[in-house]
Amino acid sequence: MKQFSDLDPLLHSQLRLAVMSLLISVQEANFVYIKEKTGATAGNLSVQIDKLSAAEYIDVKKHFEGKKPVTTCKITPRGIDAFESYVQNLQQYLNPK
Amino acid sequence: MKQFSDLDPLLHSQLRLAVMSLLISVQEANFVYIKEKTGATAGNLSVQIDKLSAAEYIDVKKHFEGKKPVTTCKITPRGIDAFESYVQNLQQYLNPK
DNA sequence: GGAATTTGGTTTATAAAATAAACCAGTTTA
DNA sequence: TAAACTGGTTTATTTTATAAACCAAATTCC
Repeated sequence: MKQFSDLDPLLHSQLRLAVMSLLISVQEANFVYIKEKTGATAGNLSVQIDKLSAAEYIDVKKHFEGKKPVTTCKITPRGIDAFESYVQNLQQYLNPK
Repeated sequence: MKQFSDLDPLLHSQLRLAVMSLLISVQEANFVYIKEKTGATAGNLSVQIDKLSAAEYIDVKKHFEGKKPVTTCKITPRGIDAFESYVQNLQQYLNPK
């Protein structure tokens, strides 16, 4: 009789959801690319990437390309699971009976 | 190049979305019913209903039934529009290309 | 060659939200 | 008649999101 499943609060955030949405369909993406695609400010993105990383929804690696620092993000299996069940749960809200 | 539409922050909240989801498929519903269906606390629900009402996404009426106060909520046309475009926009996040 | 700008971020401060706790007026129950 | 319950609202606290400030290194401009 309970009809609304809880939505993972980590994913129920516009920017974090956008990041996960990008990462789910791509092997990996770097900070600048994600920033452009999402339209986020660098500061906000940095914080949200940290949170996704802390939850191990994504894997973050930093290296240099020539002289420039590059931050690369990749979704983890755990992240894929979380995203998929978030989408699943959200359907109850979007297509009410 | 930007691919994510902004999500109406008023609707991008678990409880408010649940309330709207309930109201969209029903003519009207009262406070107690919504509280039970959503599992929210009364305080939280009261606050969130106020916000939806302030945005004129819902219409709130209070009356007495016998000796008991009853708060009735009904979605407005504006609320229906908002809900529908929220759902629309959200699809970009859920079904990434 | 030195000041100003850009790149690729991080850290910190502020604003906004969600949630919980306390409260209230009236009613019913023991 | 005191205690508990109903149907909420208000206020306080915690959590989040966002913005602003900052940093180091590299590049560009005069």
